[in-house]
Amino acid sequence: MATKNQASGGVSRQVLADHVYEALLVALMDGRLEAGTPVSIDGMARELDVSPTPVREALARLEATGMVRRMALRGYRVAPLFSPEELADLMDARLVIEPANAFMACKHADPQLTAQLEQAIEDLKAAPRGPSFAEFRAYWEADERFHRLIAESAHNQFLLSAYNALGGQVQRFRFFGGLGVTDADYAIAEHTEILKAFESGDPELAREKMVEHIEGVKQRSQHDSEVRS
Amino acid sequence: MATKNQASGGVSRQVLADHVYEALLVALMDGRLEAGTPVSIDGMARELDVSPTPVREALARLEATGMVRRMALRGYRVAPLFSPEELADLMDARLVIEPANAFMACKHADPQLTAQLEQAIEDLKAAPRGPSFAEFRAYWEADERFHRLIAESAHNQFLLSAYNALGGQVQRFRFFGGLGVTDADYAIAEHTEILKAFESGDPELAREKMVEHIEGVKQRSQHDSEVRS
DNA sequence: GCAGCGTAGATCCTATAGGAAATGCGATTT
DNA sequence: AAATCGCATTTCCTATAGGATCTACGCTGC
Repeated sequence: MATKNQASGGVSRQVLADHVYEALLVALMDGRLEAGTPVSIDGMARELDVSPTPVREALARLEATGMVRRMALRGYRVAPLFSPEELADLMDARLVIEPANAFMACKHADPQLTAQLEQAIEDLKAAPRGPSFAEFRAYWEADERFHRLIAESAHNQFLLSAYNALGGQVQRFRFFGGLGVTDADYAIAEHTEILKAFESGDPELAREKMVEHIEGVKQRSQHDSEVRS
Repeated sequence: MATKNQASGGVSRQVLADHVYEALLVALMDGRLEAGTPVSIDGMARELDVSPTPVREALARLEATGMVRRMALRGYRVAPLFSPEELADLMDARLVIEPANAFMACKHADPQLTAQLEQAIEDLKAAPRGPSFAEFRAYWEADERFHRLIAESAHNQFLLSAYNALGGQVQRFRFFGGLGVTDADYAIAEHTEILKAFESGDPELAREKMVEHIEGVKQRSQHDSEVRS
């Protein structure tokens, strides 16, 4: 058969558990798996037409991201949505990590990085902002890309791990669901300020602008929480 | 062989994957699993006298901690030991997260917390400091407990996740292997300074003392790296 | 002697089977 | 009527089997 095994090189054969992991992630972000609902191993295996073994492995990995919770002998369930207080805590944690990322990344800034950051801002401007999943997915992707670029450019694998551990990007994505993007104009302006700091090569300014940005996000998310409730 | 398990009590019904996880963790910290060596799923299953399924699940969880790395279709292998540069990066990341933890935890400080911190320092003083695993395990446990208490007392689940994501405690433990504890006196003094800041209820001072402590750890670990090589 | 090939073994990955516990539901009892 | 008990179904968990791929090693041929 040789269906698609490394014919083009680099595309190593995929493991079923990876597919299951991706499918679960999309289902979570899409809202098909609502917060609190149990995720049956056998049931998910039937639904995806695979055996329970890969599902079990995918869920074990997902648990580390905080998207699902596991209770021994009682299975997995989708983690509950954040309360406004937890959302504030998330922003406080981002306020600890991301300004440090910006400071360090700015010290390594080069034209390629600033170009990529600028591209992310442009994509942010161009993205639609509707309330449905398909609409704000592009917006979310550009926003996430901006912050991740900075986190990766700090060149510190541990800070990157810490950034990933927040899982804030995905959770925030879930939060958007049914609400849509409400702070695009502010976010674009603040991202641009951060980019300018990078272009001027001023790490302290980059840190400062990142603080201002996340504090803005925190305030606006609190406001959105009130609107939602 | 089907009759050897759960002969004890039967009250503590645990999942096999949890036992496998613990066994792997101990083996890693103990040095029985050296850096770089492959961890065969089937082989580990034979060694622990279980089926490969729980081993697979335990390894999927371990992968998230960074202790093992996975390559699709090629199995798991023990993550390499840190280079001095990576160790410095780890300390830089701790310098970002742990002072913030100390600041926030100090704002919630109560007599119970300070008592527990003091106990951790006392245990640190009492622990043996030899080069073998069994000897410095108690030292490591008391040190880890001190920092974890502060991380948990910050009352921010995301900062706690970030702290856990560093995996620094376990990795540092591995680093001690064959070297022993060399900086106990400094660490005890610095921990005491942090405790005093907590007792005086001065969050800014707590942050400052934590910075001094981790900078001290960073410098001394760099020195140890040179000795080791 | 050295390169190429083929077989055997090991390993990973997935599927299937079956035991044990938990959940749901209906009948019985107080 | 409410609570409790028992049974059936679901679900989790572990073991086992088998296919596919990679590695090791010996053999043949030049």
